Amino acid sequence: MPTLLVIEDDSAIRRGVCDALRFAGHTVLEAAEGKAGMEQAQRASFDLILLDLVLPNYSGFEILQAVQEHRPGTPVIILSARGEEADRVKGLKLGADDYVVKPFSVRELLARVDAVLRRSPERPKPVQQLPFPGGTADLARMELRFDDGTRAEISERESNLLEYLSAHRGRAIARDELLRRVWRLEPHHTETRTIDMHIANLRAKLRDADAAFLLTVRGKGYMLAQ
Amino acid sequence: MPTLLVIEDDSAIRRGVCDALRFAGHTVLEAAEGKAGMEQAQRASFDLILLDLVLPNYSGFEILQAVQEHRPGTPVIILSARGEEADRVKGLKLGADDYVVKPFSVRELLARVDAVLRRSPERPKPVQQLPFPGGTADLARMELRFDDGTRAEISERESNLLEYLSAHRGRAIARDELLRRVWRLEPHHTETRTIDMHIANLRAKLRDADAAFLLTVRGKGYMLAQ
DNA sequence: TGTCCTTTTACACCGCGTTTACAGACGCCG
DNA sequence: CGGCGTCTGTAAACGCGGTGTAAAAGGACA
Repeated sequence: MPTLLVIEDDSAIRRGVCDALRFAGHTVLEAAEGKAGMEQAQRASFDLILLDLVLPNYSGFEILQAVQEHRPGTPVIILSARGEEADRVKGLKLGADDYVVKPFSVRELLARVDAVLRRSPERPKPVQQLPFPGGTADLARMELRFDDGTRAEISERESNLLEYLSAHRGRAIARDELLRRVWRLEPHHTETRTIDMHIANLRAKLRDADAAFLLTVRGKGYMLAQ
Repeated sequence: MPTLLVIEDDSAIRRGVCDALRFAGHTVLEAAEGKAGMEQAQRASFDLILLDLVLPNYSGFEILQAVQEHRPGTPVIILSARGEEADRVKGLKLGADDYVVKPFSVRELLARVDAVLRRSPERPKPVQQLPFPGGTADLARMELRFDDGTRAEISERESNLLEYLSAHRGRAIARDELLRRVWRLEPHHTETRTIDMHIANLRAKLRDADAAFLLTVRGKGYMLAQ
């Protein structure tokens, strides 16, 4: 059953949209403004996000961009009162899949949601296949596949950590940055070895790939080799 | 299409700036206070950051400093209020590329943005490739690449030392000067052999290049051959 | 309750910068 | 040329802080 996220600050519209989607059998999460929407959008994975562009705190564009960066491939439909060509183009260029102009009918919305969901499985899979010396990491399935056919499971944290490192490949990522971006903590946790432990565990699971793949940059942090 | 980040806590100004930039065809992300700004600035790479200096949570200076450290080379334009001359100078010293004094016209802002974007790709990057007999030093990556394809790592101090010597090539640099400029010490440490040791280690890593490359000038200091 | 994952604790180790100690090298002078 | 003081090269030891990691503790979930 698909799970949808609705980010819309107008409570009447949000209520209407969510009711309609639930009535159609979907599981729906709601966010009433940009910050909550941003957090939701990055915290869990959704089959579809319905996104208002005009929001307090974070704009829909920012959320869209963050989603594309953080969970590339997530389908997004933009809800906006602005029907101008410029916004539509910009939204689509930023990775949105469709665009619904307010006011819209429930029938129209459901049709577009179904259309996007229908074609979304065959969309080029999110870039979550990460090759490493000796195998490939499948971040979505949270497993490592080795060239000899064997497999190893990794946890969600480990997957997220790999994902973030791979998104910034070739740059040494500081522990602080990882705490903020992967753990979503404020960097007051100045003294923790958590990251080092996750790196160590990943290295063990990566077998002998780690030497040329998951590098320590002393005094800086960790880094995926180019 | 350039992507810009606007960090400005006055919502009227921010809205105006962002609208103008979007109208001009740029992709714009916004941050309304220092913390969000800091996060955005470090999350992704931007073609340009427009930065207010007076912000809640993090000051513009802190953000500027973090950007320079974290993504050196990112162009930054400072948005400053009239009468903050000292701050503007400080900002430019910290690596900003330009500043605009509030209140500014949209026309002026766009002109400066375009100017900075136009010259930013050809920005004189700091000399971080240093050829020597038998190979090349990559100061940014802190490694030596030899003509035979092999590599050797150098430490940060060694890299900084080479950088300073290369910036003053052909001149004998006194130990005192190196202590001040590379070690950032007041030269009360009159009696230390630290520099000599670093030179010795560098010479060992440079293999046989040192004889004609990293010279001792007796009674004066060290010098890179022209 | 047990399992799995995460986090903390504790300690060993190592890289790097620095100091020490001493052996040469150099330059000056008679 | 030989003597002498100064400057330089470098091996070895030292100290500190960053890193690896085993083991224990914590926490979510069923």
